[in-house]
Amino acid sequence: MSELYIRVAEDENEEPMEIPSEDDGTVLLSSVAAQFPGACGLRYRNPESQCMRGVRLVEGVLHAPENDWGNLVYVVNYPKDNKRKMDEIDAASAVKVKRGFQKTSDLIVLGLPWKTTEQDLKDYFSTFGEVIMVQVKRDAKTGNSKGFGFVRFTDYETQTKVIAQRHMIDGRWCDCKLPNSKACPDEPMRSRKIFVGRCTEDMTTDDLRQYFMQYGEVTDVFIPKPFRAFAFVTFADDQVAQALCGEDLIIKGVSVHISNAEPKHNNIHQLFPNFPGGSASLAAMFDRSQYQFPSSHV
DNA sequence: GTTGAGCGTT
Repeated sequence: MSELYIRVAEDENEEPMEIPSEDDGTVLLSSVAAQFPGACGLRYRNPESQCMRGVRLVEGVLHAPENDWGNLVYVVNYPKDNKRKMDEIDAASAVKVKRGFQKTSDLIVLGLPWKTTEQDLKDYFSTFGEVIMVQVKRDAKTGNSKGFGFVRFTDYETQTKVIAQRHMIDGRWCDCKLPNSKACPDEPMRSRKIFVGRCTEDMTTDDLRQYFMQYGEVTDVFIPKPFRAFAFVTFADDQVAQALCGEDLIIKGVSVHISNAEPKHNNIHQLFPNFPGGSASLAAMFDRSQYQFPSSHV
């Protein structure tokens, strides 16, 4: 068989690219992957059955169906994760890389000695890294310290290090934490949290944790009670959560749908306009809760 | 002039 090219495209409707075959008429997967990074195989639409068919792949070598590639357009297969998902992961990493850092925030310093001044704080915390701001909170009338303050660093790494340990300041052990005003899980948690729709009542938090562990570290599983046929799973890594969005997964034989968990404070009343007991009780119920809904429900 | 596991006058 002489020099031959087969036509390969990412999608049936996209413009194909010609990929060279080998002397024996086969096509190397590596040739395909050279043009379509991440490709793991080819498929094509069988003209007779109109069904998609896989191209035989043996040890990196793609074999022509019926020993003839013909004039068909072959479509690239990507591993399990489809192409779109890989793009999303790449995009997510790119954003992270591009950002290159995480924003710092004020840290509350708890347990300060009454005598500790802002200068003391600045001197102490500067040993960890560049300090942007320090405050000691004082009673407005007396000027006495309230025993706590705030500090902000330039670098997120410094902040992480400072939070991780206790601090001996002027003879007392002090803690640095994210203040409550910043610790609300809205923004940072959103992208790590998925909404698991179509749950059945026999799915326990353990079931979900066990199942989702295969994708990455699970930091939280929340199943509303009473049973409402959905759950939330939070991963340590937001990329894992994002990669699962849009998927239909089989858990305990049931197809569940994964979507983004939306932040709280959404339009509950649009979801349940005629909730028994009136909208006030509904609002109270949800305001106390951790419930979050995907945008597709709103 | 006191206190101690706390959350920020602007």
